[in-house]
Amino acid sequence: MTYNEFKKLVNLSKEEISGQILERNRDSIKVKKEKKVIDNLIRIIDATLAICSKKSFQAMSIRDLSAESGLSRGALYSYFTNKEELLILIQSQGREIAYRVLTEQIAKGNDPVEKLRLAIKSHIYLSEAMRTWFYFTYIEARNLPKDEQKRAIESELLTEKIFIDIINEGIKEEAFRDVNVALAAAVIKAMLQDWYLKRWKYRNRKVSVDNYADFVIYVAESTLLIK
Amino acid sequence: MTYNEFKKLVNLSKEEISGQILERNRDSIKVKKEKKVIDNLIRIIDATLAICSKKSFQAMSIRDLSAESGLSRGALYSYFTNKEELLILIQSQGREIAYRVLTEQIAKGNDPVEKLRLAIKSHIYLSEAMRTWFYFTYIEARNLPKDEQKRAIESELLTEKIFIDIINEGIKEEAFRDVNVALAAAVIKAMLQDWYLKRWKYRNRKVSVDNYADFVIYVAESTLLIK
DNA sequence: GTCTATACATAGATAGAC
DNA sequence: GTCTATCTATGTATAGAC
Repeated sequence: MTYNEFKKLVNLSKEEISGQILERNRDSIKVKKEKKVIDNLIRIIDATLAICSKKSFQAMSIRDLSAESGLSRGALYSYFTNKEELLILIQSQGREIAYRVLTEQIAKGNDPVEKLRLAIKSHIYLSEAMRTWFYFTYIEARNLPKDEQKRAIESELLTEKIFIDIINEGIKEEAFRDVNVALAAAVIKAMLQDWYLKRWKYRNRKVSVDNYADFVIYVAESTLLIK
Repeated sequence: MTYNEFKKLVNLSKEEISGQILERNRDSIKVKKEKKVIDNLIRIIDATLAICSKKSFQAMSIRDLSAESGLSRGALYSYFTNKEELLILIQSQGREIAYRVLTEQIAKGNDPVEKLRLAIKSHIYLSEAMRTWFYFTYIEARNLPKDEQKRAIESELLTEKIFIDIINEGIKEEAFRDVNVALAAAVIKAMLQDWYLKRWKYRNRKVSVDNYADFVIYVAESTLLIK
């Protein structure tokens, strides 16, 4: 699988994502016309992610968001009750999509070696397709209220659990060496996250997403596969 | 080398660091008595790092800092001209110490294999000894003004260059495989950074700093060493 | 549904007393 | 050198017109 194949496979239209957000937040969204809500949610989220790729969510004022999204300050408050809720809305939706797509993709693997490759590739490809979401989710997690922070941590551990399970399976089937499983999963995750945290670096060096994914697979297999 | 040996070897007293900051910022520090400055700088920086391990620098108000440090709001402004300058002061000093200690330690290695181990260990041990500094420097880098951001990026690339040089040397001496050097250095760096970015995770799992360093060395050597 | 105007809160920075 | 009091700017959120 290459990045281009992945993109065709996984349909991540903005309308669909926006529709899911509407489903989950009917209470706090005051506007009634579905078409309008979906349209404006897209504009609001796009604007937020664009601004927050340059400065922090805290530093983004409602005035900034109004200017970038084209909606007035007053109108914005028809789509969320306060600024913190907007943060939570984007974060929780991002986490949900990520987990769903990842598990769907990995289910296609037949053995641990294949599953490991699929897991690495899907994660990197997904973070490429939704790089502003991933960056935002990672970098702004600490500014969430306590209970939402808990959910973010659970989500991080859940993704890691996917790798832990694959590696355990590989050891059981004697395809992988008997390494410290939790540590192996943790450092693989660290390498995956670097792709969207340091995009500027890889872009400057002209490293493609396929290059990067292949290299992470090379490192993981060098560490895990029995020689 | 273990973490305990490293700590004895590298003396990182707060007074010394604070003294260096005074040297570099004589202009903006209005207080004249050296002893007072050094004492209060320590309190200010400790307070900042403590607050910013829980919330962002932006979210920390001067009032917060006043309460935590024990100095009044007015007094604080005798040690920096504005809030942004405080951010720059802490960041630049953190980067300087890190680079100095790292290069000093690595110079002790005699061959690429030994140097690679030394580089990995010193980096992880240093980030353990100064974990609040490292975390702060990483997480708040994006909130720096443009020109200071440039310096932060240069510093990141400089640390990575250390690894690139070691790996190149290893390949030349036919101790290492002929891998993509920049990518290898980048993913090693990613693993090193995970130690201070996800401390909560490793603490919960009771992974010691020595465990972690050994595992990263294991991954790096599995990827690089000729079998 | 969306806008403009505005109330209200909070934060950074300074002046002047001690 | 440090404090308290205060000025001013900026930002969130709402009310009421359109």
